[in-house]
Amino acid sequence: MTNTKLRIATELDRTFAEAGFADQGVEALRAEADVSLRTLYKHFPSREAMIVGALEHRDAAYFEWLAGGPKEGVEYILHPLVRLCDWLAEVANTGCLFLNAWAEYPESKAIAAIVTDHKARLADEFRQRLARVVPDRDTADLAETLFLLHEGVTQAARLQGRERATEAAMRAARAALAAEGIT
Amino acid sequence: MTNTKLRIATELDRTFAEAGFADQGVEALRAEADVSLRTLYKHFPSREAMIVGALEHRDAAYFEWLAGGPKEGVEYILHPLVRLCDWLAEVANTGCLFLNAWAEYPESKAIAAIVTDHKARLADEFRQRLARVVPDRDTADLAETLFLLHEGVTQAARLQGRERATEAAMRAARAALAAEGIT
DNA sequence: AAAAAAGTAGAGCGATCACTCTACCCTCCA
DNA sequence: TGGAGGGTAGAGTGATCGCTCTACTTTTTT
Repeated sequence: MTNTKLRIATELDRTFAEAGFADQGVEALRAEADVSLRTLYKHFPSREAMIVGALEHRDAAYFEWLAGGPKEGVEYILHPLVRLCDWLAEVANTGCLFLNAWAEYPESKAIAAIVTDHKARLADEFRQRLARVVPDRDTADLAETLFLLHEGVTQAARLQGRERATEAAMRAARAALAAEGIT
Repeated sequence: MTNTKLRIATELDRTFAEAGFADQGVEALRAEADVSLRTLYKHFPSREAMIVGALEHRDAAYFEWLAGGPKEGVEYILHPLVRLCDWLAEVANTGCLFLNAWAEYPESKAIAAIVTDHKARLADEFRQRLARVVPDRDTADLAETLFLLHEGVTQAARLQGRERATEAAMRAARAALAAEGIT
């Protein structure tokens, strides 16, 4: 990916998150990215490609955001949730870009594919972390619960305020682990 | 509300939920509602009014959906969550119409107003139910958790499948109540 | 029976849409 | 030195957009 393409993708991600997909035309996207229309279309040859490009950028940015952190125990398991709360505080609190895109363009196969793939890998993240910390147990249900809290706090933070929502999510997540005796 | 207006609002709600806000023009909405363009504009004088009308219809339909149910105990508290799971199975599993609308039109005050109002009343529903069953306790945190599960399952059901998501949500909700000794 | 209200069909309007194209400018580097 | 690659500016195109309007019919009210 060239510098220019990456720069455009970053701006597409940001501007779709901030202003939505519905009432931003290509000219508005061009202005936000601060490039010529020709260059924009060279890298993203249609409006749908711009949306897909923004989602691909967000996918990479989010998994990079999850990297690092504690290496074992409960904190290792909960790290993705903690980082989501960080994201809501430090990056943006505008709901889930993937789910919003999917809701707006339910007929687009390209969008559906990247959304379901991203979320499947995210759900796997919880499964794998649980499997590593408590390999001798069936933690499928717990992984489901943590994923559900991840999705819930993303939305609730917009509505109830970030702090209230993130505290509730972390409290519920720790309680769910404690109830299974995972410490 | 006249019969015609109600019928149009019902179709607007359904079609926005199914096909999103972004790529449905007024002509498509008209066709779904099966009325003339003039009649559509008579009841909803702008596209934004059609969106607001759909949200108002959904708001009324959802609170009506929550009516009734057990009168006491844990089942009374959890009734809205149970009914949400019913909704996902029987009505539609297309995410939250309110959050989708808000994400697409973050600049619209009319849309923001109805979305925040709807969600505030929904959060209150959990608070009031908890206050009635355990009036001598501070259940603010629990209410927050239940609301978060409500929002989470709405999204997760689209991604992980309705059954897995609803089971995880009910399990987590019952565990949260049990952890506080509410039975 | 007459009048008013509420509906249908669909042409038409100006604005805006996604997208293309021409013409030109830098900056490398062989 | 000159040519290729990647960029800018912005006019232009046909399609579609949200919305209005005329002309007419059906239903309801008085």
